[in-house]
Amino acid sequence: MATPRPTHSFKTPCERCPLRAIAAFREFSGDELEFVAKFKSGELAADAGATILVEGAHSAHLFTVLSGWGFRYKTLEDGRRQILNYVMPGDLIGLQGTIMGEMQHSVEALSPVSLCVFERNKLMTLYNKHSSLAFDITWIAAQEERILDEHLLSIGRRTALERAAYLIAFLFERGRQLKLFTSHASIPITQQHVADTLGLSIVHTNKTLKKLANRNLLRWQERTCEVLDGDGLKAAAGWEGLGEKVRPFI
Amino acid sequence: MATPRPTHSFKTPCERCPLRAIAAFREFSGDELEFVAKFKSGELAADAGATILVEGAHSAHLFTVLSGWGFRYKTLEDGRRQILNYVMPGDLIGLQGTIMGEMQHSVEALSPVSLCVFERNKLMTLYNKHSSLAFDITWIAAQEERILDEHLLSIGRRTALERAAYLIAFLFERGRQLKLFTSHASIPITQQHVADTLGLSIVHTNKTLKKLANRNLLRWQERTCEVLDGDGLKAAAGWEGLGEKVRPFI
DNA sequence: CGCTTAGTTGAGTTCGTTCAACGACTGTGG
DNA sequence: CCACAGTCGTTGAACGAACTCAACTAAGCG
Repeated sequence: MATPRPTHSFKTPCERCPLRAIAAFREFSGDELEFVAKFKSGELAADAGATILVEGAHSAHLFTVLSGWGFRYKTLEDGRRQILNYVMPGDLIGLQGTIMGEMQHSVEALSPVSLCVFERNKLMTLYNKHSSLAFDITWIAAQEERILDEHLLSIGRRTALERAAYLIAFLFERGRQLKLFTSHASIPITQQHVADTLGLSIVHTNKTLKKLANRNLLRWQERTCEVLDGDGLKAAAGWEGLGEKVRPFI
Repeated sequence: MATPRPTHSFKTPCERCPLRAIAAFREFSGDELEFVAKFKSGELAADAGATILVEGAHSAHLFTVLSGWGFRYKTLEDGRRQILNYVMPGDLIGLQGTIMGEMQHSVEALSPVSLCVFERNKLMTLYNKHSSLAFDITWIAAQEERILDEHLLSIGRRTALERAAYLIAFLFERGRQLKLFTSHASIPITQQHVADTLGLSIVHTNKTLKKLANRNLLRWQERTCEVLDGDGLKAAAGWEGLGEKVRPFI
């Protein structure tokens, strides 16, 4: 298991943050931008498979994903793992650890990931002096809550086939909004990740994904899922989608 | 289905808020208290079974539960229902609707519920002028996220027996921290609620709860669950508990 | 070249489902 | 006052979805 390493060589200036070019994200005011640039203390790079945060840790940092894919998960004592959600560019991670003292979940990279690092002790300044950014953080937390609600609905009440279709459609929609796909839509997850997200066994997950593949909704190759028909997946899941709202990030 | 009704006759003054007497909640400063008293625009009472908020609604209000039990849920088109979490005194509801424009879930009362009503349009003032309260709202949102993470772990990876034990232990622990129980610990839910929370059928839920009853961990009578052995339930679930941290409320 | 990881498939078993029926209790209208 | 319908909890029987076990392919890597 690799560990994240600091990137001393390069720090993306917030003024030229690549995320700001994406239509899905809201604009910063000059004032906000100036503060965020000071708030950011560095950058971190993690290899695919690296653990970015561990359950139980008292992290002094808060991160925003700059690029790459990862996931949040929890485990039971005997090793059963549940993936809670996926993290993608613009997502804030470590808020729980910052606010409540201790991480209640772990975060692992699915692909090479780069992260902006923020200092926990400057967070109070953000709340004191930049209420619009404070509101943004609440917005992000409320959005995460909404996604978890949808996941809970899926795992609790959808059939295995609907669940699988929902998950892939969800990841596809998020990736699309973030302009992560070029010619074809490839999601860097294994079937084991899908199983641990849906609460299914790996064998049954495989058979379920095969059914979706047979309907020409997706294709599985080389440890990635290629989406062929996003709308078809949404229809198979009976899922409305996330909406196209402009969202904040820090 | 009854609808909530405003209580014109009586408004609990924030200075004598009954929640403030509970050890689990943090103290307000005089300044904070003064603002919250102005922020609160009224009170609402809902009967057991009443719908407090509906999915899709654009609510102009934010609520804090003063007393009573309720639950948040989502449904699929064909009526399948998933209970996402339970709401209890001190919980903030309607934040999603306030922040993102539209409620993504519904809220229903399990017992008679009384609610403090806050005006959405004063929320920005809270963020501008009272950053400690803004931080509290983020704290509450992060805490809800943590609970949802645990529910997700349960539904996804625990067995039916563990799941049921976890849910009852969770509700018991929350009620205990809020001092909702007097002589015996009674949770006002039906087995249908348990089923819709755990993602199980009502029949299998009944058989599972019977097993817990046979172990003298709980007893079911008159549409309530009486907890006999909270620690036994936690052990049966393999669950650590929530911790006894002092928490904020608005 | 063996070793590991990811994906695939079949067979048998277990867990949770649906269907069905029933008792206890509550509220309601005749 | 009783008859009736509705809700909640309970239980048995049969079915089906998802599980475990097992064996096998294909690809990547030291």
